[in-house]
Amino acid sequence: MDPNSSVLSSPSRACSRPAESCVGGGRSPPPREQGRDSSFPWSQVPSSSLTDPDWFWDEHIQAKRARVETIIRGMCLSPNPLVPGNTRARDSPCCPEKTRERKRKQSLPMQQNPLKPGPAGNHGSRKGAPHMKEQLQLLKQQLRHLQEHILQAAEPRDTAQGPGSPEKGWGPHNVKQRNGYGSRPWAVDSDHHQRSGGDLSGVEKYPREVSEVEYQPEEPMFLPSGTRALLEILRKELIGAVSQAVDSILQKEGLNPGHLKKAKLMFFFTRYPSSSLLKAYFPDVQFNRCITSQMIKWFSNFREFYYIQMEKFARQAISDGVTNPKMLVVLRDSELFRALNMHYNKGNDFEVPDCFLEIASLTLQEFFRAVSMGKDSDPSWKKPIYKIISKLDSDIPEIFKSSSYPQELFRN
DNA sequence: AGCATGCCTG
DNA sequence: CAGGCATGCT
Repeated sequence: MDPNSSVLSSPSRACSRPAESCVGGGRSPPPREQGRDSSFPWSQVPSSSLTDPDWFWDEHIQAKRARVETIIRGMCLSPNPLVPGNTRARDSPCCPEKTRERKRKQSLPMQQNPLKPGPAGNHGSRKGAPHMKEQLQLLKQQLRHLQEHILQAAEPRDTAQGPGSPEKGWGPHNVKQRNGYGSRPWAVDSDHHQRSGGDLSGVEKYPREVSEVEYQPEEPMFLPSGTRALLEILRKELIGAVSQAVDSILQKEGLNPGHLKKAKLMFFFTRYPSSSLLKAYFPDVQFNRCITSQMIKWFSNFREFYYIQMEKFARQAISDGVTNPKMLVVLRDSELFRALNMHYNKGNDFEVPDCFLEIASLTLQEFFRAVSMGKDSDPSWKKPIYKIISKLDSDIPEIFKSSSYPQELFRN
């Protein structure tokens, strides 16, 4: 086993991808001599990623959904659309994502000013929060209409409808009264509708689950098949409307998983993006201090993972007996690459640019050299490396400026 | 005081 | 990945 002859590289022509994708502000890395072949035989470090990007999706959606649910619930329970319960959605100009129960101290005092445009003449004119309000109003109206329709269908004769109007009649309280333990054939269904509108947790984007799991119960329906069909249709429409509205609301608002995905891919080109660069590449994002900070934070997290991997593999190489840093080159089939690709390009639906492999190789070598020389005894021994790497950002392909980039990526 | 960085935690 | 906090510059 000759560790020093175990790598291969073609650095000098690394940035040969899309026209100007890898050049840019940073100068190209110093050329290195050609090696043999094969990847690092020493890189057998378990690449089990410590982070699972999937959880983020759920967490993210869950939080937002919970918030919307609260809003919807408030609408259903109160005749007044502007009940206090709704304020939450409107009053959170900044970082509303923290809908989790465990509210922390909220160090940043940016909760007060809605959004004072940053110093730079950024973003165009987009409206964020206002849309949410409109969406909710619309949603409420749709719900009311559908509810009325369903009511009519459910009780063709019982036009009396009791003391209240159909609108009020659909309050949870009234519904419960009417259900009366299956005293009426449509009781079950009625209750179902009520819950659909009032509790999105079971509806949201998965109406199928609802119909399968909740709609089966002992269904002593003696209604004419036509009526039943109509009820079913209306029910689905209602669910669909709610789902749509919720989606449109969730769309809105701040950074979504799509943005995160895009940011990760951008990391292949830039490790230290400036806020202005981010603004240029995320035209569909309404930047404010919070959003900007969040995105900056993302890249900070990306770097953290990146450098941790680099250090880990550099040490691994050292312990494996590698002596010449030039032998350390990150190739597409190396363990290190797999780890990085898994983190930034999970679905592997993006072709990692060669320039990234260049930077990665260089970073790996720097870590190797520093550790080899015992520099790591210095608490801030990584700083010099960071400085070097920070100057090697490449230009990001223009396509990334498309606000819909992440989406169209999945197609191609 | 106010905002940016970086580390390190959960 | 987001929170929290210590820190450093303005």
